[in-house]
Amino acid sequence: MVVDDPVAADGDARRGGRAGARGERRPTSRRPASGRRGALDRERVVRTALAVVDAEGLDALTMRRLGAELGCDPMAVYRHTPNRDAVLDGIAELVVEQLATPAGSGDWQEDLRASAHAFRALALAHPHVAPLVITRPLSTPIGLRPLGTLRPLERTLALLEDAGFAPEDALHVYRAVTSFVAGHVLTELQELVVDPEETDDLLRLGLYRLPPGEFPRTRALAGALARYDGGAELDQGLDVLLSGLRAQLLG
Amino acid sequence: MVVDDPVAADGDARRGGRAGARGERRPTSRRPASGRRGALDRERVVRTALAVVDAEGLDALTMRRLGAELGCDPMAVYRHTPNRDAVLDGIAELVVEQLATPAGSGDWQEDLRASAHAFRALALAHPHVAPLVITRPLSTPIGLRPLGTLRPLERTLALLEDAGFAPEDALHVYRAVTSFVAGHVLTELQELVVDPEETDDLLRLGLYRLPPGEFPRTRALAGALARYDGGAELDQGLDVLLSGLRAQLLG
DNA sequence: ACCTGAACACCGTTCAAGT
DNA sequence: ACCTGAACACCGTTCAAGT
Repeated sequence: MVVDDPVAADGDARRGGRAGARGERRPTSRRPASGRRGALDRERVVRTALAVVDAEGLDALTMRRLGAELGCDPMAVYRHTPNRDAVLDGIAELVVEQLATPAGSGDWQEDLRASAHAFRALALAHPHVAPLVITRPLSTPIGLRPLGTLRPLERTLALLEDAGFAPEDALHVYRAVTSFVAGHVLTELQELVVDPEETDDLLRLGLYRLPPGEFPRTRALAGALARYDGGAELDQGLDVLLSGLRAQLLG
Repeated sequence: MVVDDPVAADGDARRGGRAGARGERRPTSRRPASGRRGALDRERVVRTALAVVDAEGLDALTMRRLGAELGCDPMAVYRHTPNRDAVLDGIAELVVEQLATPAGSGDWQEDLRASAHAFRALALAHPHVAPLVITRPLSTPIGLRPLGTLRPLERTLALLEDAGFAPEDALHVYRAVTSFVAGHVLTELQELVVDPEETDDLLRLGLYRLPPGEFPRTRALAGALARYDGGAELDQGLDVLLSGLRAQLLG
């Protein structure tokens, strides 16, 4: 029987490095002098790992690389973290805890909007970590998660309850907004200028290939598709969401 | 140069992988040697890969395992796919294309709701693939993506424009709803019954650990947190979204 | 007892050799 | 020309040996 447990499943190997992404990058900051190295603790391990991921992506983070970056034997890392997955969890946690806490402005809608934008900003600042934060099975029971990751929930509940939402409604609202923002951010991170050479939207987006009879509306929106603006998109979604929430508050 | 290939619509639907489209050939019928094993083509490779991922998760999918599963040399797979990443893309594509097309019921709100639930059902049916679908940089220019993955967009645009939304608004609405559903699904997939032994919600969720002074509202919602119902949660979010959209339509 | 690094059991992918 | 599988350059993690 196959047990589906991300941790216990096995010490499942990491895939090998892409051929192209090999020795082209130097360590982020090489401190050859051993005196400069701080003590090796979990904090420093995770922080260094985050730097590597930010700079070069998840695949670049190997235990060996991490050891090199820390200036220690790769195996020494294992004294502060059980395995690579735990390092990834630590990274996600480190980033989430940076979530600014735009305290109560008195206007719950403004506060929700601010939180959403704060999350987006954080994701854009750590594009390689965002999928980790959103996607990783933080299957830790909610109460056992790092307190820093739970504060946004508590604060948002306060916000909404103070605004008149019943506690359970506040929870659902929190989840709806959070889901939307998470989905938005993931979508935005995938948005990419692909061929900046080309000026024609239809061509640049490859839309010319779509059978006009079958995709008239998609093709007609070439301009709008090319002008994607993540911040504006987020705001428009929030407009809809907030408008719906106002209605719910009255009804 | 990309060729407009009418056949690509369903059977092949090759993605934008530049190198991916190369080795494609007609499946010659010569190779009945291994008995019941079919000919080795991209379709079978991807389909087999999906089965492995569904059953055991992403990490279980190695090129060697894939070869074993297909009953061929692991390297033979490389004749139908450029690398492992392309296999993952193929899996995501295969799943997305299964998205049911709940055609126009005449009620755009009902249609949106049906699409959302169809997506959720698909994600629950392929929990290991959902993050792939949502998270993978399908940085392929939109027009070069498999047609099957673009149909939901076109269809939804039609739906919304027919309901009275301006084309650009329809696009934003599509994105808002899609983002929300994606975020919801990712959240739901992480939800887990952790310790079914324990009956007390506070204990089961570990909430007892939270300082009561700092997390009063979170603790108070233990019951609601324990009774998470993904389908209902999705519907409540959609309620808010649709309510907001109705308002936007009128304003 | 702690620390180290060699060794193990895997990877993805290349490429020379075989047909 | 196609196909094969040995070989390469990596992995995460274990564990015996050293201190």
